[in-house]
Amino acid sequence: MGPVSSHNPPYRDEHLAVDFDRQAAILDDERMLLTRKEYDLLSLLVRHAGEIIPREALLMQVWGYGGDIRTRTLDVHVRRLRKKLGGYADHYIETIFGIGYRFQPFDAPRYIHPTAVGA
Amino acid sequence: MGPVSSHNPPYRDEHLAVDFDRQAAILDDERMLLTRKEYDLLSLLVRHAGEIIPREALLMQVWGYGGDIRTRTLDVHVRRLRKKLGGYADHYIETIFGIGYRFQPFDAPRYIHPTAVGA
DNA sequence: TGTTGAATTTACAAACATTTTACAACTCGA
DNA sequence: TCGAGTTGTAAAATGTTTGTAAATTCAACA
Repeated sequence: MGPVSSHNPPYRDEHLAVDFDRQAAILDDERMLLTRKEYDLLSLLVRHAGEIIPREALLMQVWGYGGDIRTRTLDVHVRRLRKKLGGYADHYIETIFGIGYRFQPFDAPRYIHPTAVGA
Repeated sequence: MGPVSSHNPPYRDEHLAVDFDRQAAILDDERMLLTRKEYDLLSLLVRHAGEIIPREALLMQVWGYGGDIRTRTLDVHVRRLRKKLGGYADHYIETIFGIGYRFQPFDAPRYIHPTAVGA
């Protein structure tokens, strides 16, 4: 009956789930209220979980910006997205300095920065 | 066997019931006095409870409007419908900004993931 | 440690969408 | 035809989203 074909297998981990067909993201069983751009951004990052996506690629795919555009729009949207991801924000969305961003699944192995190690 | 077969199973939840065969809606045991358009709109939304229905789809199915028509008629009817739904209005009829509207059952399950959890 | 370029954060306004009110046009039975 | 109820539209009010500027914080490196 349901002709609602599921072309895109949903993403799911310990805390976050993204249903690409319904264009919905659920964080700890609570639906996230994302704006279009926020969803587009999260969606793209999640589809490429674990991969680093350069700024230019994000600006190209989410905003359609080509060439060398100088804008902070991407950063601001990443911030808005992080805010809605609550405490898991920095866990999920990594900043790759000088390159772009990367979405990491909840249980992805983390790189321990030498400077962050104490004792 | 009654010739008046019931092809459409009625909708029912804590406060609202819709009998598609009789084209009647009952809110807290009180029959709603809906106009044709109001009923058509509510009916369509309820039949697709939980799903987001784009403006274009509503304008197409309830009004027969095709293409890209710019009108606020839909919004006004949603308002009239909400008014008659009383206090449950915003609970039942959600506005999906930039997309359309969605009817949510009273006990709206926050989200049901495609793959059943547990068991 | 100071310099430099990048990212973050805040605030704001422009763009865009919905809600609300009011009213005119239409429908349909008495 | 009349009139009550229904429907569509315009326009203002309200609300939301988005992009940008500017100040601040951060990271890399000589």
